[in-house]
Amino acid sequence: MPELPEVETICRILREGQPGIPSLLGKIIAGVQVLWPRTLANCSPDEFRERLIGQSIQVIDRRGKFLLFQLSPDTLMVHLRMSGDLLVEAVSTPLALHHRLTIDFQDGLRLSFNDARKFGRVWLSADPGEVLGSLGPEPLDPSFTALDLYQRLQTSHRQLKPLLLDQSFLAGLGNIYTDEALHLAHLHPLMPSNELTLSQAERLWRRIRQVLEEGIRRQGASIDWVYRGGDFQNYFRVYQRTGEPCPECGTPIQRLVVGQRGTHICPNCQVLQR
DNA sequence: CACGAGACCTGTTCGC
DNA sequence: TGCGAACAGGTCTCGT
Repeated sequence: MPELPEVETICRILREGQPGIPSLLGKIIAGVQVLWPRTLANCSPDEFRERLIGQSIQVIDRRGKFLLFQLSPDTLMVHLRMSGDLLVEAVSTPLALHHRLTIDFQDGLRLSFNDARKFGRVWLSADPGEVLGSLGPEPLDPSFTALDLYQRLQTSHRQLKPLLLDQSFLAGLGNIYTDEALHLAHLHPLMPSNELTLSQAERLWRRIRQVLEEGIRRQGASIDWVYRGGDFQNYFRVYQRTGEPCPECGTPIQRLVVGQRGTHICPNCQVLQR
């Protein structure tokens, strides 16, 4: 479930609370259970537990697809990868099958990291830059302009889609939102990035932001068993719509493979030049 | 440097 | 019904 809009949705829920679920801000960590040790990317279960207990949550934020919990001296960083999820539940709730890590608070609530595929990772560090340092710009940050995108595209010869998925190029896009943005911008995923004109780059910039904002507004996309309550999956234009008509021209959507990822395009709206 | 394949994992869906 | 293949929102590493 985790691209920028889904991570942002979880971030807001944990920070601001939800009906029946309080905000986690200010909560003091009283206990930690590491159920799948490889979840911890940069420390041992013992070190993780000892450092975490007693710290409290000061700030909850997002950077790219990372969730950030700023604690007393340390920062806890969570990447959900393909199937990860974060849940707030009572300490008394039985551990679900795919729980990999639980953090108990003094008030009887716990934060549980559930991850069927075990790809998700958690970092604990006093210096978040160690983990986040190589991330590219935030696409929704006001300081990220269309000209910035154009200039970055010019510096690479790579195909558009793999480049947009590269988190050091731009932080937060994944397979769904990249396909959707490229379709909205009428750009082919295999187009060399340095061949985009300024006006094509501006179009892409606007469409990336549009699709991410819509995803956030709809609280993300919920597919299969990974569910969070968002409904953006009902508004996909091309993603997982192979054979269905393009919403703009009616041409059947095609599926191709680009950089080992399923990729969905309208062959009429997204044409590779020459 | 750019790209492809393989690895890491489990669960669901599809095709025969 | 059963069984294997294909596929899934991500990213890292290795070889060419």
